[in-house]
Amino acid sequence: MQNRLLWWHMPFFELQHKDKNSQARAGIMHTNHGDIETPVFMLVGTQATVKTLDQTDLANLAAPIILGNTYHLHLRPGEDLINNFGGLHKFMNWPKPILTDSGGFQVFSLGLQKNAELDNKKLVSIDEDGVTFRSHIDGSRHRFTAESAIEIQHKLGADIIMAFDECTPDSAPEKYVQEAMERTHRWAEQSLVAHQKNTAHHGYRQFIFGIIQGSNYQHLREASAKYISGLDFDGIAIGGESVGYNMSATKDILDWVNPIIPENKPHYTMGVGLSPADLLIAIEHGVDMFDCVAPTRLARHGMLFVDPTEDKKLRINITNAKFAKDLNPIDKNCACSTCQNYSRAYLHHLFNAQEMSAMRLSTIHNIHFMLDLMRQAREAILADNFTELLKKWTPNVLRVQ
RNA sequence: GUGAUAGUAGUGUAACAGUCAGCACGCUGGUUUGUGGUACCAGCAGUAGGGGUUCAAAUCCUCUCUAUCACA
Repeated sequence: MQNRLLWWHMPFFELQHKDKNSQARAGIMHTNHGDIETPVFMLVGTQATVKTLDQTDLANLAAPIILGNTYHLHLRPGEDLINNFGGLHKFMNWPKPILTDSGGFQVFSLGLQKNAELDNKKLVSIDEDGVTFRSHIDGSRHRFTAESAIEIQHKLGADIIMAFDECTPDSAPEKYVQEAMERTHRWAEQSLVAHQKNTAHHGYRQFIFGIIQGSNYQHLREASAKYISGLDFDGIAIGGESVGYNMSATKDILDWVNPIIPENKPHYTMGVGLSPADLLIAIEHGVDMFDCVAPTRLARHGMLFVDPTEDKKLRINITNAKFAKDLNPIDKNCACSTCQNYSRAYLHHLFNAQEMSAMRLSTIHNIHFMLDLMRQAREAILADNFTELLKKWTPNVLRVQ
């Protein structure tokens, strides 16, 4: 109990160091389920699991925090069931911090789907109060509002929850982007009001982040940064289709919003991390937290990250014929259990034979790779030589493959 | 040895004598962003061989080869 009281009065985020040659930062977040050192790459575990891995694997990888998804968990198995288990941590037997996404992104991603019509009705419709959508599982109708998205996240019990937002596609005209942004701002306030009714549903404090939108329009991004920063959020996220998808645009967006976001709150780019280099670029522009499905999804399809210093490649496709007889580990310098125990030829064979362990061993490697890179980045920031690390990963000639 | 049946990418199959011989697996690459747990995109590869009939043959005729079955 004393511990809990201690947590209560400790600041959520402490900025520990700023790199002298860039905007890179090192910090720490305190939650009831443990501390999270930043910069941090957060593993995506949409459906209460990091695909192909279990809690033993995650513990061995020293994963600091994982994500869950409000949309998916609401549809299946439902927040009430998880609530009855005492929350997501107990349900999935994960003792460390969890962040849940609010479901706002699904409004965007479902809306983009080609088969956006089901029974001649749109899969998603947005109004001022919320979003009505159809389940991708069984077509049943559901509705999220800012208040319900927060209530669901209270029941799920993540340490960090996200305000409900609308992520507009880059193709949306400026007028619509502005309307959606203003809607997101209203939903941000409503999310906060709903959250403040019950900030510790399971007996420990849940922190809440607001999300900046505004697509690729500088004045909208600045307005959104100002608005969201003015609210009583514990952290600030930067959302949008371009963020992560287009790193050049992402850099611009970060440079617009960075001077506006308070320094003493964690900065979170949602969806960044297709490539290890993208994480470093985001860090360079002042970001503390990221999440991305890419490292795990790429792993499941045989795309494995490698140290770029040797052959200027950031990843290899282990299913390529040239690896059939390659007895080297995926990456000579990698300390992950996959690289310590298995060869490229073996991984190649497992993929070729469509064995499930191919996915698991590859996922372990890619996750270790990302987490290790973040540990290196943190050390570099603390030593004021982050730009050296950045150079190694982002020389001009570096190609994705 | 005699007879019957059958030979279409590496494998399994589709195509009335009439589009550029289709499909699946396979193989070779590529893609992946607040998840797609086997996905998506592109490419490779074939009428057993030789003659003949026909405006036109995978398709009809004939020989050779091969396979399977039946009979000595």
